[in-house]
Amino acid sequence: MPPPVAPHRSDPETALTTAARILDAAESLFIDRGYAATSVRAIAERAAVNLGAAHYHFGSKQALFGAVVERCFEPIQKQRNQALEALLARPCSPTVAEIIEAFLVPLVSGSASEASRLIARLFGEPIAISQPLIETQFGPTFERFSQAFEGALPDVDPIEIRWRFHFMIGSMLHTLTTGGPISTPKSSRSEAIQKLQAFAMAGLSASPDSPGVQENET
Amino acid sequence: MPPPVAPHRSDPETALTTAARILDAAESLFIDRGYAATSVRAIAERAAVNLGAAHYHFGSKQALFGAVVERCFEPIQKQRNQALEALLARPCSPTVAEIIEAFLVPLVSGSASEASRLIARLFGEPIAISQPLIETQFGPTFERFSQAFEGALPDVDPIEIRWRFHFMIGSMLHTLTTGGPISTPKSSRSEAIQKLQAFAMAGLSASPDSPGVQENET
DNA sequence: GTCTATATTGGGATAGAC
DNA sequence: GTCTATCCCAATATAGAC
Repeated sequence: MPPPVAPHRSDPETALTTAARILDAAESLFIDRGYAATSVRAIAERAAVNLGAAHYHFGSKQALFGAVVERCFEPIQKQRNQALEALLARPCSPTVAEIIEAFLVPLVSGSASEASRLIARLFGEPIAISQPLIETQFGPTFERFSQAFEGALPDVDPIEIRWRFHFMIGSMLHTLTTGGPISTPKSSRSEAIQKLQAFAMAGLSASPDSPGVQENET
Repeated sequence: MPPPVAPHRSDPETALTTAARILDAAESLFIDRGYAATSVRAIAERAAVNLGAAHYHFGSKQALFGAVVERCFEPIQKQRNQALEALLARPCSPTVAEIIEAFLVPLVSGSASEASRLIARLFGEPIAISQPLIETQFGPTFERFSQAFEGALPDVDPIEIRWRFHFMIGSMLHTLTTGGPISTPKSSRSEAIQKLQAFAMAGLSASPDSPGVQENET
């Protein structure tokens, strides 16, 4: 599948609108430093616009952050939901592996590389900043995919499915922020996603009464 | 097992040393707001000590953060390593489930509840702040447990094992920061850890050539 | 060892010129 | 719609009194 959605983030040569330049600069700084450690002044400086322009266009630092997050989430969530709908439209019901793939692949396609790192940052921000954005931008997709997993895993309790999906998201976020395990040769993003697919596939499909703890030896 | 190590964090009634009060206050604020959004002023205020005292005792904000992180990590890492050594000292080699348990259980014992949330925060901080602390406080334990998993999973490539362990850590951190999946009834910390044990058990033990992606239907 | 006072810098936000 | 200049506040850090 070719990367169908990737409208923003042009090369620095082309002159962009002031608002777009601010968004680009804010995105890279928020990714590197997080919300609190990034100043609007630094954003304006990197965007080569005046400080006042940033406040004129977005009103406040928090609103600017929200706009950046929204711009990053939108194409990824769109791809995810489209891929899921394509799976559900087929005569046969999708497998767990296919649902996982629909969720993860948009992270490595098109311009998603930087965007997904911002998403990972967002989840690490203090609740006051992250919670409303996560619920708005991520909540519906989380629920949609959870229900798809329910169809593929009829033997697993729906609550348990959401927990396992949550664990998979944690693995994904940690991989996006750190790139991979410490003291391990670097891998490409898509290699990491492939490994994560296999890991999450096993975890999500685990039998409901898996003991997990109390046995001693085989 | 009773909680063997939990030396710090007393009730607010008892008068503590100034340094300990600063550490307590810093810990709770760093957990709630993260590093950048927490001011030394706010820490001093909550600790009911003077601003100057904080700088006298710890020198800088970053050094104070390091001291807080170290104090939180130390008992947890100690418990983890002791539990692992106990497993390895037995005649029979430990199972994957037992190694996972040795790694996760210290998060829910004794005073670890708050400490583990700080650990989760640490991994979300910008690299400049988090990396040295993570490598020092966490690196050796990561490697020790990775090698234990190698013994329990002789058919899985050591690099692959580190990736899967890394994914499990991501699930753990995400659970510590968010508490659980969105729009799901609240669970206790130990319930969440139990669910995580089962999930990670399946993911770590997955057969090496698990397809994960390309099949269509059973 | 702890506090007062302050130096210095940088933050977000805004009013008003252009 | 964009920029200049500025307000006001909060930040880290330190020098020196006690």
